[in-house]
Amino acid sequence: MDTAFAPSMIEAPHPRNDLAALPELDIEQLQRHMLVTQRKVRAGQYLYRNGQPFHALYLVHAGFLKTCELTVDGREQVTGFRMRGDLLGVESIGLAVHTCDAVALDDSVIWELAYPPVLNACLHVPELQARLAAALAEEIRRDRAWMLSIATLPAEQRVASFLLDLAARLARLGFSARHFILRMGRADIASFLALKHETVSRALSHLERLGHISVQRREVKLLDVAALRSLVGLPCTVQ
Amino acid sequence: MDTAFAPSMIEAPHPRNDLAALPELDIEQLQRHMLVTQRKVRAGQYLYRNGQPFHALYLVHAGFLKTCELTVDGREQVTGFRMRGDLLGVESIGLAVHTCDAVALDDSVIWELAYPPVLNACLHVPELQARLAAALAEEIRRDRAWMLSIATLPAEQRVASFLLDLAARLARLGFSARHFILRMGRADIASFLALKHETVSRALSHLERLGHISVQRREVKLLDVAALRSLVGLPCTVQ
DNA sequence: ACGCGCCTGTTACGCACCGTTACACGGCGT
DNA sequence: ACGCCGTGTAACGGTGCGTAACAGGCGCGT
Repeated sequence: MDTAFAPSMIEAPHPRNDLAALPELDIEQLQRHMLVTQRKVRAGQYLYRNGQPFHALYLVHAGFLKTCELTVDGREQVTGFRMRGDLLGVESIGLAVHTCDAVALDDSVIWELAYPPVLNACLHVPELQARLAAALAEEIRRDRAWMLSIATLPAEQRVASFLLDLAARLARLGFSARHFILRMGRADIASFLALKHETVSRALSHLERLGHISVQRREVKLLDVAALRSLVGLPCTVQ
Repeated sequence: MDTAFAPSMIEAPHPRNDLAALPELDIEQLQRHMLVTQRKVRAGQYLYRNGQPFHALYLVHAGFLKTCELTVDGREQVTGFRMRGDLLGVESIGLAVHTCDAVALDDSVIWELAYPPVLNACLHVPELQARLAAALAEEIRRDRAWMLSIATLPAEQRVASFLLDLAARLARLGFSARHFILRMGRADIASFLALKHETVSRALSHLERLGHISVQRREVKLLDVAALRSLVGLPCTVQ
């Protein structure tokens, strides 16, 4: 309870300078033009919830979160996992309230970008304006790629694809792509991949039996990236 | 071949004034600030293709199109159907080339919004800037809603959900929501819903046998909207 | 520290849904 | 007329779901 607030992502293999790793939006630049405040969210807590007033965008500085859609009849769907450099809340631009949940899966540090000032500031700063539009477009492309995988790949290949995607994103942040800790449970992976958690378990076990990966609860090692890539229909270039 | 270029969507039951129906972006306002040209695309032709240079956004004025993702290993996925008022090409903002295909399913009339001038113009026109960001966010929400349906609903309910969504969009444009013509084949519906075309056929037949709809090739009548809505877990309010 | 209980993850097994294959029908263009 | 494409129907089989039982961590308590 009184433990220091220390996002475990930072303890991963190969950390780098924080700001240098922010891929899209530069905090220092943002601070010059709009209100930016830091916010800490503990594992399991909500950053925002469906229906809450929408008044800020969020840039993940450290930690790990998931975003979930939910329906009136109780169906739930994990739509993505967010890590350092990812922008949250963009799906609610143009609305008064949030339309999904954002839940921290790990203690997280978030930059809160006051909104609507964000867009107003962007009006006068072409650089920021372009970055925001690009971030939104990137989000769309990410979703579209997900659709393609979900709709065209069988269960095991979706899991392989998920691991490769996660590895690539971690690598971009300076972490090891071959050896990492899953921050989410099997149920969250299953929801994200439109499967059931048992199916995810089976797929992981099978990939391990094939010698492509090594899994021990949430610890994952990618042993044969080329094999995984060819499995999901990507060129076998070594990452 | 020499038939007049007449988008058949305009011939549907209850047309309205064109500009009044454009939900997001107003052509007259756009013309004041950037280069806008009209473009016609015949059924079956591409508006743009994956890999082509990206230099414009497209606003559908009349007709009907689909957008498809595709992979190096030949998988294809319909990611959406676009009609009047929908903005195309936004997924490529920030890139030099298009990342998906846009194919006309019906003779279509498109406003071509020269890009990058679009964003530059938006910089000086808060109204346009807000509209573009809102259009991108709307696109994300649309994709997320699709993810939720695909991942949580069985085949028949996906088909019902698809029909209801299509009906709602047509209604917003002033067309009949109860009686319309599908502009796409079963295979395109199947791809969009992550099913096979036989399954779509079965689902449509079954919904007809239940008395909820009436189907004759591409002609669809929604006979019991309340039943369809309750089927997919939505409140039964009559549309 | 130790054990207890709960939660997460793993595996097995039967079954249902949906994909696969095959074929028939009808419209349309050549 | 012919062939082709899009569509509908049916039988069959496989992938992945549902239930269940079990194993192993982890937090919690004493």
